[in-house]
Amino acid sequence: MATALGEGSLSRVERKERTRRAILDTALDLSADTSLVAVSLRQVAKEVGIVPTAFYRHFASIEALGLELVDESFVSLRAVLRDVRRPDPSLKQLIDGSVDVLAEHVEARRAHFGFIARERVAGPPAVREAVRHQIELVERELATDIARIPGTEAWASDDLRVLSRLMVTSMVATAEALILAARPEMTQDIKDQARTQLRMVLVGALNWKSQG
Amino acid sequence: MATALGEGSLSRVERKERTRRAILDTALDLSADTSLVAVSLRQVAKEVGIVPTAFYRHFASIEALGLELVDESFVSLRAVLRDVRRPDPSLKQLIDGSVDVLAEHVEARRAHFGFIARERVAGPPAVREAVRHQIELVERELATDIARIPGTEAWASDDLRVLSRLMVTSMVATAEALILAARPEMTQDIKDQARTQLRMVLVGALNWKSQG
DNA sequence: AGACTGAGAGTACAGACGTTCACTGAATCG
DNA sequence: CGATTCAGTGAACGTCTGTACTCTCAGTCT
Repeated sequence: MATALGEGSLSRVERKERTRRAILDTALDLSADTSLVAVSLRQVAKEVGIVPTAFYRHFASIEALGLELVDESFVSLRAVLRDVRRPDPSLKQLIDGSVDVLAEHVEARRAHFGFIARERVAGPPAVREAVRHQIELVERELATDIARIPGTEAWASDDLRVLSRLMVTSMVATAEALILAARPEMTQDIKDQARTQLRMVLVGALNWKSQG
Repeated sequence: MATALGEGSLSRVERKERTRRAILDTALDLSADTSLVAVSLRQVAKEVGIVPTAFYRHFASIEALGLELVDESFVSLRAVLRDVRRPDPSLKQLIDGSVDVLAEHVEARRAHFGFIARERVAGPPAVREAVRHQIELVERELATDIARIPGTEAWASDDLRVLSRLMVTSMVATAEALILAARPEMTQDIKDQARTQLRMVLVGALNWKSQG
């Protein structure tokens, strides 16, 4: 069974997984310049250091690879929701915290957030579809999170959906701005603006019921 | 000078302009499937019905063509602001009106709004840059519009920018949703949601000063 | 130890790509 | 009317694309 492996050498499955990861990472990297639709199988193969045909041992097509990247990227996005909901749900400090959490995750998984923003509107059809579906799920997830916050129990579910949609939209927009930010000082500006934006939205939402 | 032209025939400049338009329209149409980066010069030429090399008589590259499309598209976007600001600036009916105006313009210039949404994040570098710059200008334009509304005179200019940015972001998101909407009944839903969203944001903004 | 499996190599092909160049012929100009 | 201009033609180029095949040979299983 397990032949003792030399320290530098890897088992067959490990080697395969290693190449697979390299392909995924390379494709993610190359797509950052424009979109996954502009990435060719041969480009990826060359960058990874394998022959073009070897690509097929791992993925049936660039599009299939893209669907995998969608899953990975949304793990990163959901992690934001998870970390936001971790601390006590006091609304005051939740705002500042949320923006920081988002910024940290964007910093750590820059490529994933960029991928979502791009491929949502300009990816291969199947990938675009997958991203949109995932975003809808995230919107729902956020809606149930909000519903758990004291003071929002009586909200209409439609209003809840509108609010969570608005928050996800501006969350993606903020992530996009953070990715684009060249210098660290800009990052601080964007975070401040995002905080103000989020406060405005929540002030609106809290005064919402009285509107009718 | 002007030789009498047969009814069906056109002058030389008219012919050239006609081809030029066909190229622009075709490129806009083809890019709708993914992004302008995935559109080739030869594809466009074939669709228009000219030989590939004739393309160069009109544009130096697909990228240059794209910059032209950016200008055209933002004429369509600015038209929304113009039509929104036309009626009296009473805040109540401004909300309902704005969403309708946006929906009408998106319906009429579907391709332009889609182009902006896509190429902003996934176009050729120069095109992306141009779109972003134009969006920033539109944000500023909207900010000065808002500043003219009674009751917002005392706002900090930073807050004004944050609000207008938020509004443009959700405006683009709404346009995107409207374009994607397959059936007309969905359009009504999206418009309702956009109205609620806009109201929420404005309720927030109006109660903003008291926050400090 | 011998058989088997499968990731990757290598070769090959047909088609699409951007770009070059010399050309044609109808509209325009003097 | 003769000279000029220029949008569109057509052939040719070198490069890149996805995909089909056969082959190799190290890691694995029995």
